Amino acid sequence: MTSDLLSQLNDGQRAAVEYCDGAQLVIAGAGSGKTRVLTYKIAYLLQEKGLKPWQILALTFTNKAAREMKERIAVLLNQQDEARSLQMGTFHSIFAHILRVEAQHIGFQSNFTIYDQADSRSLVKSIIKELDLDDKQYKPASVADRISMAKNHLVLPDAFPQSSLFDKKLPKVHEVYSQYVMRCRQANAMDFDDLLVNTFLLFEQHEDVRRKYVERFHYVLVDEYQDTNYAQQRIILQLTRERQRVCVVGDDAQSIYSFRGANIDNILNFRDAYDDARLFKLEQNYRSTQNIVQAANSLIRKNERQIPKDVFSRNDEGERLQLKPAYSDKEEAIIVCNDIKRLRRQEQAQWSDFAILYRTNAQSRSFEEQMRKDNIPYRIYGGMSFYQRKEIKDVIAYFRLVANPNDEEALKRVINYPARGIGDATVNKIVQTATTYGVSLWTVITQPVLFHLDVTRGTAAKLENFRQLVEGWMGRTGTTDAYVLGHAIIQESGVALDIHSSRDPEYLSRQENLEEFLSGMQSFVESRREEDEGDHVALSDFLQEVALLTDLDSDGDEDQPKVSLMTIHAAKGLEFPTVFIVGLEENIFPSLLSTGSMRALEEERRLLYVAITRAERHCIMTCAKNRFRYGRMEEDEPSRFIRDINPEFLQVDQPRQQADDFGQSRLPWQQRGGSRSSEWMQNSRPVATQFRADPKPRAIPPRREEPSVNPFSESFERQLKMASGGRFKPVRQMAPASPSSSPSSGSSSSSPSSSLREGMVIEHQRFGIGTVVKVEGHGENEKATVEFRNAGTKQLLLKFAKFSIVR
DNA sequence: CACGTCACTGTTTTT
DNA sequence: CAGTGACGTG
Repeated sequence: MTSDLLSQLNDGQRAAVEYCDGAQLVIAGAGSGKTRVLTYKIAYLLQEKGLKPWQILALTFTNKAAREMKERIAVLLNQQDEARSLQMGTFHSIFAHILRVEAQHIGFQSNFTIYDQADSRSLVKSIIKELDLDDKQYKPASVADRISMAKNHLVLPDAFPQSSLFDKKLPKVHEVYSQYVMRCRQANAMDFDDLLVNTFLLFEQHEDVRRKYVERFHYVLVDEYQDTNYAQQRIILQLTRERQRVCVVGDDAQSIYSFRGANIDNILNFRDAYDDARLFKLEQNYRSTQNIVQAANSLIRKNERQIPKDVFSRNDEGERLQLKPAYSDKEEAIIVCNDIKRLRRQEQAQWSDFAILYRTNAQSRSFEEQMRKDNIPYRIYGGMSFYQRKEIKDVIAYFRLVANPNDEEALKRVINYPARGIGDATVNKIVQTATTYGVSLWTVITQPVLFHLDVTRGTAAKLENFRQLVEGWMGRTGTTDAYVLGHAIIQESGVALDIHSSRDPEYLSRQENLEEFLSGMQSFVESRREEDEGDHVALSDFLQEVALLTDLDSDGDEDQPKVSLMTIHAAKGLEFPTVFIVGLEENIFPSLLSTGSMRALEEERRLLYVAITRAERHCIMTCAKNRFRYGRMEEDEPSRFIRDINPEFLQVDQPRQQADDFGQSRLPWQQRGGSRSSEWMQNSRPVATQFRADPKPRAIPPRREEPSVNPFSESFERQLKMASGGRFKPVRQMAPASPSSSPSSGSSSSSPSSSLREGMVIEHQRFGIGTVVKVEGHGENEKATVEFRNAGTKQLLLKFAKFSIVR
């Protein structure tokens, strides 16, 4: 069996798999079988070296990579269970798990919340406001990024002023950072970076805990090592410095995550960290044609900092890379779609054999539109992921609050959604009080008198109502499973009512998303229950799964082939027979922000290298001369990187002549026609002429959404299916929650003081005719919910509203 | 307090 | 062209 395993590898790969006696750095060129080495090595460790699956820790960059590797190992070993008990996952998910177990050692509770980037930014933003700093100078996003960077380098607040990240012009960042850390702690929350920092601190400050994990993990493997940051590198060292049984695999030429703190030095200096580290190189590319490999090599050679290597291919020579200049972003999409259709016919390919890769998510739009027109099935990865949508985030925030009431960001998100009369002023007072006393917002809400919370009696009552609402759910977590409780929360919070209050398309899609979310939740509960036999699946179990899921983790669609659209970052590790790299223009690729420094520019170049090396047979690049951006048409120059590719491997197409649209007036960039590539390709100044994007708007019949190509409808269930180990049952369709089905408990019992009652029809000055569906509150605060015929559902404060009763 | 309107502004990549 | 924040109105 084992000899069988090894015989499927080439010499370099086999050497890398067989060496198990010390630290090992495998430099794996693009397409050289990196994943193959990792999977075979793990199989080898299990079979030949007698390691138990739980003794092997394998860290990957994405959940998807981990999942695929597990599947491949299961196939290799013909053993499902062994593969399943491997400790394999992303740094973040593995460490989050360890931190839940060991939370008490570092002063957290094991039910801590994981703040996503939006939560972090929002917290930073409110701290900046509270410190009365100018948010033009202290931009929340960039301050948050700086704090993140500090954490990635294990620079704690105390050391921050002495670090190179400290900017004298922005001295207060230090204070924001300190505040931020304190607030997270009070909220019993960790952001993504804290999962690393706190793991490091846990091991650093608790030798016994570190020992425990060193004992457990006999062998540590790390994928995509070029994209690890300092914190990750140090944790790996903490776990491996005694045994030195560590294998890291990566390619410095594919390091593209420096904005996230990834440090190419980790890979360049690996041999300094371990005494006797051995270097292995994999240089034969099995993925791509010779032309693609050589074009990519010629590009990356322009970078200075790199480990020398000679990647080669013995596949067909293949065709040259192609560059197809387009007149506009619209035409760019047309060119790509036509090529997809053409190649699919010519090579009898599947839709899923094509990928469109771009630098920024925003670029997906023009392709989306064109593919709808052309009826090409597609799927967009990344971008706005399912649970970043407002309606999903709101619901998750309720769940988070129930699982961990100290969660500040969750509390702030839902305390007044749906509106319950607790406005910004009140929330600010709570925050201020909480900060003064160094407690969580929730603590203040539970004991407002103790903390001298200065609010009116009316507001105090509203807060008390809210507290009871949340505590009611908290009391049920132990006995009610996640799905039932989740459903109850959505009803009783009033979210269901709000979401079903209108019929306009936006609300309709929210309803659909929420239903999908719920049914995904139900399948999660069912599949979990199967595994853990009868034990009830708590809300927190569900949350822990959801917190670290990404849209990118959902697998490609097996039932229906589709063209993939994604950023180059998201495409890392993937391969496609045909790859389109679009938007090869200055200020897009390379991005405007990276043209300043050499380092940043080299990273952009590596990014293009990654993009090109995703292609197996065809690599087609496009650039547009005019691009619709910031609401207007702008002119773009072709990317400088085009000149970095050896012309021997590159074919530049003539810009396409659009006869019927432009037949008379020649385009400025085609003035000289001829055989050369166009004028602007030779970097001379284009003639400034006004053009419209689409001078003759083609008559296109208005199109309804194609349900068959809705890129989002499947995402969530798929993710949960993946998360629950791929075993999950089809669920019965949830009946949509009806607004009338659940009176929200308690609050509606008060008798209104005016003459307005449910069921009455009124005519409002602005909104017109409508039916009163609910009346609540007294006197000043009395308000009515009215369903207007033409204006949707509105809340009216009766003190102000101008209306008359019709009947 | 909630909601609508209007002006402004800023642009990368993601666990 | 979004998505956000300031402001006025009911």
